[in-house]
Amino acid sequence: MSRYNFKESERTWQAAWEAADCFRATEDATRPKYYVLEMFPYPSGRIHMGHVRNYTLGDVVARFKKAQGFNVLHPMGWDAFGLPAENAAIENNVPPAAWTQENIATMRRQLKSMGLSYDWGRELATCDPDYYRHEQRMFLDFLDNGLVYRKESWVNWDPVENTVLANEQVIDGRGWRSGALVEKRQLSQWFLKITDFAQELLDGLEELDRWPERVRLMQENWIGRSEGAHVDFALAGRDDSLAVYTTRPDTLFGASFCAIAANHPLAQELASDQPVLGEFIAECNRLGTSEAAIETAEKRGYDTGLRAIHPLDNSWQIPVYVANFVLMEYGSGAVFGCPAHDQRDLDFARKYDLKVTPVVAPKGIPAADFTIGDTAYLEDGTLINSGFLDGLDVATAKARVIDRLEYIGRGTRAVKYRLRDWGVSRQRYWGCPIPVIHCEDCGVVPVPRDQLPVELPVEVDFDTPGNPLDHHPTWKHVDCPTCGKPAVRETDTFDTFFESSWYFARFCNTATEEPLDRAAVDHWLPVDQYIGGIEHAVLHLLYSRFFTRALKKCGYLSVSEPFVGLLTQGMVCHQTFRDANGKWLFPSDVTVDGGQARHRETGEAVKAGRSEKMSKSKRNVVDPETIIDSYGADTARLFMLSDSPPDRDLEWTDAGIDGAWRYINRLWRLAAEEGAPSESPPRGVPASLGDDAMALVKQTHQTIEGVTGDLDKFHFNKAVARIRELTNGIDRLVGGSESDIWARRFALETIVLLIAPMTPHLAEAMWKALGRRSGLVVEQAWPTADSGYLRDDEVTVAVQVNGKLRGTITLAKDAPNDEAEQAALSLDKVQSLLGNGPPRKIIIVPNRIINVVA
RNA sequence: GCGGGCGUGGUGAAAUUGGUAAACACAAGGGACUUAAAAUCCCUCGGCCGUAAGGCCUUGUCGGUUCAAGUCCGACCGCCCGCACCA
Repeated sequence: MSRYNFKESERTWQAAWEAADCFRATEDATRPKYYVLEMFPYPSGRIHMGHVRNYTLGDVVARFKKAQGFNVLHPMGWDAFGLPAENAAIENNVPPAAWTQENIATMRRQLKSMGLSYDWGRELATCDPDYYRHEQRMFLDFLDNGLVYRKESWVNWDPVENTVLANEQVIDGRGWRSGALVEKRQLSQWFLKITDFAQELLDGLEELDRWPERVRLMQENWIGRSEGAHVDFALAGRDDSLAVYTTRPDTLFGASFCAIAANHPLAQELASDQPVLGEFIAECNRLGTSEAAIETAEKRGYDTGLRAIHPLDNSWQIPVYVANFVLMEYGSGAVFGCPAHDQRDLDFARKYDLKVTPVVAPKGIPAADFTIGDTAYLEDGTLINSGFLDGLDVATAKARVIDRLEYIGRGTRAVKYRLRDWGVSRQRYWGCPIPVIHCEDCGVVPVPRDQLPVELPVEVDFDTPGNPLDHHPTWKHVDCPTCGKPAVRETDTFDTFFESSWYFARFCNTATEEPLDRAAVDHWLPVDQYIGGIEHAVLHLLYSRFFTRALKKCGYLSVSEPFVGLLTQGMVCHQTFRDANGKWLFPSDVTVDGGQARHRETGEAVKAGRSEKMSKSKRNVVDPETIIDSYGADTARLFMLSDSPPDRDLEWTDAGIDGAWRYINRLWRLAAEEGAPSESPPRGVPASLGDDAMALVKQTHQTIEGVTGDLDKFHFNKAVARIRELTNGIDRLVGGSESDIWARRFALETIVLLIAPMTPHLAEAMWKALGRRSGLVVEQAWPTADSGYLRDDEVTVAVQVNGKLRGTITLAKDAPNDEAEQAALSLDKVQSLLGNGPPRKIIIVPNRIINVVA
């Protein structure tokens, strides 16, 4: 028996699907729609194992849903703008566009070799002017709808990428891609008003019940809603007042100072005639915002000499400090300090010798006995030293004090969010140009819609540092569309997350001249199942949720949530090795014998590290193409699905791939040996089935039931295990009777249908070998279990004595309790353990367990 | 510091959500076929005691609830992730 010829098979069936145009999606009102989407790749060069896993998962879902009768939309495209193209341009002297196109060609070929069920007719690349011209128009619509503004502000500057980063792109004070320490710079930038939707984005999370809990939590934390109050502190000797934000207005009577941020307008003003303060402010700005900088930085303040008047007691004044720990970006950039009930305020008060007055005491402890040491008291309790609030609990005191502040006009209830507006300007070439023109007379002028797209220039110079668009000789020089005088184009481009925030909507109709085809998006959206990496939990997934709402506001579509189902897959990991100097080694350079890893050539002992995410720097990547070339796409796909649940990390092992390959061959042999049925069409269910045959038929129906449930819940590893069990079942049934032969064929044909979403080429090859020429497997309906075979007539019931398993008995299904009890008690083991006494109690869980309590 | 998750054989994991722990695999060991190898097939495979029948123990640790706990509750240990000077 020859081995499964995956090369020929995969080529053949891929061609067959293409010829039959199996995966083209068209709107069809007669079938329920199902939109399955995997996060589209950045065309970095070649696909990696993470892609293989991601797209295998999506393909199984798409093929399964199609078999179940859904009208499936399953598109693929390229997230094609981004910095690596510019780096390649600098290093290899290739234009970013050419580099990107070449990568797309390579990766498209690689994806096609996986046999993925995409509607390639909808392929798009975001760097195509035909794509980005639409987002330029969307931007102008956002402008008209008040969703965009331009602001001079402190931004995160990545000194390696020479560009601005959004807050979401700063991880631990470093650029998300470059890893460089981020600096603060003041620049004029375009912002999208994501904060307008803060509450909606928060509320919307509650309905996303098919999203992983932790992703919703991360977004919730990122949006960071807090409830509190704005409180006005009048300033002694001045007409203006200081607005502070607090979540603890109940502690107002414990206030001993106010503190403002270094960049607070008041601080700036005072610094003009207080040089020492100016120096202090400059020092604060020099301080990084990295985790390390914050950890080590001491809480410092500068007494401005100003005095704030307590809003609830005109005779009470407290000092106003400029403090390095107050952030201008949050709240109003000013706080009041209540040292007794905030650890940071307490540290500050001790340092500058300020008063510490407790105003909340633990319940049941007399006010006089309660003092604050080095630890602030943060819990609930009873208000003390607080006039009209005394005796109340914290929640009531909060409500009461805000009522009073509102009544006397010194404060208001306020809700704050941690979420900041999304800065979308990037000082890069390889992105979508922001369609505005700067005119000395007219200011910022939107590019007229009939002049879109603003296309990127092709000839660019990457030898000069900085933004190539900015120092391009001609590109930016245009006449003002309003007054006609010479003006300059905006040379910033959009953050590349702009493109990925609406591509899922464009897929609904990639041919339309409009940005979106309203009928098509209304038909297909929302995406029923989205699949991708957890690393986008707040970045891409939050931006897309916002963008969808913004598009809705501009009349482009009707849904608010783009993705109703989300599956976040784990990483593909692989063993790492390092030599004595800590240098990473390729696994292929290492041999392991007897638990000791050695260098293949030098024989030097090397250190086997833990399994880590595949990455070039750790030298533990496995190239998917070599795997597909030597084992086939189906083996790679099966391995990706077999052992680990999709949301967990997957450990790559050569042995695991071998195991998948062996199983594929085993299935192939079963089908090839079975061959076409001796009669055509094959006979129906034999009039009577032998016991063994009946057992296999039942197992087959149970497998259909189980696998269907597993795939519905994305338990692919369990589905594979079940199918393997059924394969073992076929091998065990060795009889030659007519009913045995029939049962084996039935089980095998069922396996073909069940495994088809996972190993589609193999399934087609088996289908053909089994003589099923009536069309492709991909066109077959998903099998359904006959409930008549799901019921077992007999069940094995565990018998316990005092909770310990002592034996099992076989009973008729749903046997009456007294019968079950009789059978259990008659076991010798049970009798001997009971001695002569009667059992104290017998617990019977029908069809499952009997526990005799002695 | 705050929030969340996880901990089961040598390994990846499963366990109908409180009801026979370790399904299905991988690795390992033994055997069959073969001149040999590969491929394939069969057997063993959580630990301890025992020739055996069998017995005892076992889901990070300790305690609790229950007829019954991997699953629920409490404390602790360890690992992972997210956020973090957020007022």
